Amino acid sequence: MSNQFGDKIKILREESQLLQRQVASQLDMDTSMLSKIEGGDRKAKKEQITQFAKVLKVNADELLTLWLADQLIEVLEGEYLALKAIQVAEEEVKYNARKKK
Amino acid sequence: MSNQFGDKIKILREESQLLQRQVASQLDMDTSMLSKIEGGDRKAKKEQITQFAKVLKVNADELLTLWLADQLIEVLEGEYLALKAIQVAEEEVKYNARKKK
DNA sequence: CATAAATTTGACAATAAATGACAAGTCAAT
DNA sequence: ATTGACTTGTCATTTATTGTCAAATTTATG
Repeated sequence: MSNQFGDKIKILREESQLLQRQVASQLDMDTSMLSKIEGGDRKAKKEQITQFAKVLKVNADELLTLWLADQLIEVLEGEYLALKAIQVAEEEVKYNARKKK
Repeated sequence: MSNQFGDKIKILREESQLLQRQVASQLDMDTSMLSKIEGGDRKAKKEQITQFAKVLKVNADELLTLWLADQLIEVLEGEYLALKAIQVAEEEVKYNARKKK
């Protein structure tokens, strides 16, 4: 399954030379939870994204984008109509943006 | 909120001059549930899509596509990064398709 | 208008899914 | 063999989804 968010924070954490223990404590979670988030077994809650961004010194938008993309992929997992559906959805997103809905 | 699936089956039902009662009974649900599905308050379960297609004499893929698109939109509801996320997801879908994953 | 049929809405118990916490596990370095 | 870092499994609890029923509203028809 897709795990762009988890992969990303893991890489960022390693680049920052931080241990899971150190990151986890700042986000008030235990390391097993962080491990699962990195591994894609659990998903971070939305509020935690900002915290991750802060600790890992990266733009929150970038993480949020990956986090959202993961959920999209999850919906589409194994669907042969995935591409079609995504295109329909994209149309609507664009339409809604136009309408400032 | 987005409800392409519900809108579609409602239109198809009306074109077929069927009452909710008639469609609902064939799908083994009560009319209040069908009403909610048409109105986007509840979502049809995946297995029901085929049945809808049969009763409404329409291609199941078409309905499934709308149903999937609705779920994508739901994830993206209110997100200003929606478009970006959808593009990231689209890339991955295409990539996975290539890999015949 | 009156009333009957069709549809929508609200509330709620039942069911299912997600979550957090903890213990136990693996793995690598020393 | 011990330690530290990380992963995995389980399970009780919380949270979300579901179906059903009754009541309310809207729509069609005499």
